[in-house]
Amino acid sequence: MSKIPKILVVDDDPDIVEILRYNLSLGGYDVKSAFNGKEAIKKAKIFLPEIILLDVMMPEMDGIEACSLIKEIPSLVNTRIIFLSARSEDYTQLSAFDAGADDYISKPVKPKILLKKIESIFKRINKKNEETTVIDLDEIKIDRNSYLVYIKNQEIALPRKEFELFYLLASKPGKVFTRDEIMGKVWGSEVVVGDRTIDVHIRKLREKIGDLYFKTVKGIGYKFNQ
Amino acid sequence: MSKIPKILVVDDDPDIVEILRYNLSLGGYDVKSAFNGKEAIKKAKIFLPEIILLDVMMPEMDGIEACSLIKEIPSLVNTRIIFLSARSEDYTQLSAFDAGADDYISKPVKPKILLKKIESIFKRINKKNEETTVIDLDEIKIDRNSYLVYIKNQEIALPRKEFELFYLLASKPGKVFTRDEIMGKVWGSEVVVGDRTIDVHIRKLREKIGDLYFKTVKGIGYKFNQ
DNA sequence: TACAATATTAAGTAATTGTTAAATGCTGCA
DNA sequence: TGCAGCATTTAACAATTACTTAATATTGTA
Repeated sequence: MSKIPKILVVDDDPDIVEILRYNLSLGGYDVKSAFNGKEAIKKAKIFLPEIILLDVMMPEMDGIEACSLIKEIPSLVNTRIIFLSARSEDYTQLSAFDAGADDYISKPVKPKILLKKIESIFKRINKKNEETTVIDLDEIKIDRNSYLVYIKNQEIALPRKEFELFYLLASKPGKVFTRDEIMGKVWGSEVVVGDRTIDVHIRKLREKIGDLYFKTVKGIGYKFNQ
Repeated sequence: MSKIPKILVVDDDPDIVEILRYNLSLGGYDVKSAFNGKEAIKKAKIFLPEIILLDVMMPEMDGIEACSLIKEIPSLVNTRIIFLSARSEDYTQLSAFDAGADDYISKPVKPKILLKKIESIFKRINKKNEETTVIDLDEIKIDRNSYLVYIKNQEIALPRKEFELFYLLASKPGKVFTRDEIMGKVWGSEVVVGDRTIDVHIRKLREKIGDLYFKTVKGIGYKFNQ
């Protein structure tokens, strides 16, 4: 989580590579470069970057082909690919996304926009990682991929809100979550719902999961106890 | 601490300003307004609001620029800025947060949501001032995050007022807190309760935590001894 | 000792949470 | 499109817990 994000820059024009490398380095990223598709694949396998900036038009092997090949490499399935192109025609964009591109920037690349895009992609990546977690306690297992809960190996399906609430509380057993905290994390900061809504959901969880797991801390909020 | 919270509303549309002003006034806030970025900065310097509601799109100077400038004014470093915008695109949000925004509300603004956000920001402001979260003595640990007290590793849940009182006394073992001090910090300076209220809470603590920890200093107040 | 401050108790009042059922919202499917 | 079925929220009221008060007892100290 705390390691420096890695980016591979691929373009046949050394000037462009240099400009990108310079700006991304300033942005605090670990940058490496390649000058054609083949080289890109070779370096990507070793470097394992989180993001590849890939020029569409290159000699030997163009960006689209390279992208397709990269997407087939198991160790790089999670690598995001951003295409760079002077042309902004529909056709190119379409084939790019077909090939598995995650985003698209047209040249000339403005450093600010580039950094914003990169940043937002990393945000997305980190979010994904958070969302993919599985909570595994002794008797209870919560799998957010499948939205399933297992109590003593018994499978229980929960509606979304109940699941989110349960997941939040169980993410830190023993910690008391305030109502505000719960509201913000399960319902989002822009949603306004009545005061009893949380209670009702807690009630459902108590029914389905078991009464004694959920402790009320009056005046503060709720906590989950294993 | 007890003064009325101040909010500066900035929007080039007088109707919106009026709606916001109306709703915020109902919410008990001291509201002033400005109709563009320049005016906002001028008024903010004098008014010193805790929160500024800032429209992103304005003539003369847009919200993002105004925000950046405001954030550089020493007397306003602690002022929270909430952006208002019709657009909810990533790019706008990103620049807003880059400029130092603390939150973001998309138009049309629903009064309920607005008030809730404002309220939660004020809560955050007040909480920040308290800072320290865990008191860790030899036999006693008090965790404000989870609102739990541990005596010799035994977990004890306390009601809010008792917790706050205990937390205050234990924050400086050996120090004598006067009744006025206790009243001001646990109950707040605006609350008026009878003299015996503190005693009763001390009594509860003596019951739950242990008699000998709490020493009465007649004529002055109480202190906590480890 | 006297008396002002604190302790103790029980009971009253206030605030928060629990429960239920009904209303509303949402989604997929005929 | 409209309906069925579930998810979510609301609203009303009950129950519980927290907090305060008031009355009385006790304590510590000038």
